Amino acid sequence: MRIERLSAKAEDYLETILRLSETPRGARTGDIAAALDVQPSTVSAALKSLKEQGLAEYTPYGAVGLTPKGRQVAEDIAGRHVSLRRFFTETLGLSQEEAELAACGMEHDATPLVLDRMGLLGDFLRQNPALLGQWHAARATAKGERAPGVESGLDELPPGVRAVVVGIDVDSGLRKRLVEMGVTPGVLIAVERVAPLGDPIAVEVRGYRLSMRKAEAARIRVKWRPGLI
Amino acid sequence: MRIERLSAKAEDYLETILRLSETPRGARTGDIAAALDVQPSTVSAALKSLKEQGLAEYTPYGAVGLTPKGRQVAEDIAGRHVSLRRFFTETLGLSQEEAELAACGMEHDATPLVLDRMGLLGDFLRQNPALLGQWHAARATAKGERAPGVESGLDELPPGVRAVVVGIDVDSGLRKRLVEMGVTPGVLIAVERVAPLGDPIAVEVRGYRLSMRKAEAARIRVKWRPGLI
DNA sequence: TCGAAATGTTTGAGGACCCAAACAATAGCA
DNA sequence: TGCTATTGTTTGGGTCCTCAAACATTTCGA
Ligand SMILES: [Mn+2]
Ligand SMILES: [Mn+2]
Ligand SMILES: [Mn+2]
Ligand SMILES: [Mn+2]
Repeated sequence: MRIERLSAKAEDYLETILRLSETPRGARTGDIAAALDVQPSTVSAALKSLKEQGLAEYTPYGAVGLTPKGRQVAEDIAGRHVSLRRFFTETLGLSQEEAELAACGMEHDATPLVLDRMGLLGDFLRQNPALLGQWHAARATAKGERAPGVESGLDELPPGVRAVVVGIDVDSGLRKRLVEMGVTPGVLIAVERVAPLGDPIAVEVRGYRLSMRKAEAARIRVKWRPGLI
Repeated sequence: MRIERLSAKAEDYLETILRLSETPRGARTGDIAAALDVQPSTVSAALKSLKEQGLAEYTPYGAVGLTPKGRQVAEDIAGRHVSLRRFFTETLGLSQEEAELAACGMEHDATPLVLDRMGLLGDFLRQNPALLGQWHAARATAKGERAPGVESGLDELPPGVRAVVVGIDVDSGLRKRLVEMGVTPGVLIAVERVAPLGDPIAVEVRGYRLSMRKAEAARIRVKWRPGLI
């Protein structure tokens, strides 16, 4: 039984409830409405429907939660969402915003095998840093977006690709702080990973790992070094 | 104007009408219904709606066609569909059936940039046959699907990956015909491309190009040769 | 040519979403 | 402890998509 697939909308409601119910505020009708860009009255109706299907439990005016069955579906969708977003950002080199949008739309139709292979392809490329750099350089030049070796902000450097620091576009205390952390012109630098919302960014310099805001990373000019370790 | 995006269903109707209207039969209500797995009455309603939106033109009981505007949308969707399917089959190595299904579901939410980068990534891998072979070997072994160098049917060999013919599983006239075409044990063989429906398959042997049915290709046992030209 | 068979449309109805407006409950403040 | 602002629900109404059944048209064989 339960061969019936849930609608994309129902899946989005469950995914949102799961995410919000993990916050101290819990999942409130108004917050769900804001997250999904619908009116609170629409959420009320959706909650009633999810409750009837045995996916959500809540008492009117009270807290919203998921049943074990609902949680299972929600976690599956959330997993698809992050798999796709990771592929779009880390492998395809898209922005967090674009990746987020496309992932939340495509997550409902991506089959397990598709997600699996995307993950494997990302692993395959990352496993060889030189290769990863070649790929990102190739795709960056393909559409005239950015010539290889040309400068960009550190915030635009894809995770795993190495670059050389060219300069720091700021003359405030930030510059001093960065220099103290070893971010000086000529040094090799790489982005390790970017938080889901694009902030903060984990950076590696001189064997050290440091965390910085996206806005700060944007002030660090770098030159891509595809092919380097 | 027309910032309004069409619904996924409307896009599917347009895509189907475009495809069918290119056949000698033309786009008939019943054929559209069969293609989209809905009742003819549902198609009638959909056609009326598309007509009101200036996307389709038809006279009751007559032929269905697309307006220039409708054709534009339909061609866009059809393009997304083939881009995704191509990525799923040629780059991710999925079956035609799986790719078709996932592509037609995800095409409605894939952004232009996502499609673009997927295409570039496929080009990047194909441009270096050794690399393509490494990737397909890696993903084939990753899930214990198939060990590298182990035999499979030619029908399961991803396009662009080279292999060596090990034997032919048949003792009919087919064997003779294949041998005449140069398909003998020990020879290098590769799949050039697979038709959208999985049949026929274009194969390259000894510098010649030949076409065979998927069922025939399945009888040819090959051993993958990742890394070869 | 002239029915039947095949094909297509209309009608009536229901489910899934969505909203605005009216209504109800809760939370927070005096 | 009230009283009000905030939050949540209900109600009534739409759109989109779907189907079954009744009806209309076209096609095709006798
Ligand atoms: Mn979603
Ligand atoms: Mn999502
Ligand atoms: Mn589709
Ligand atoms: Mn499609």
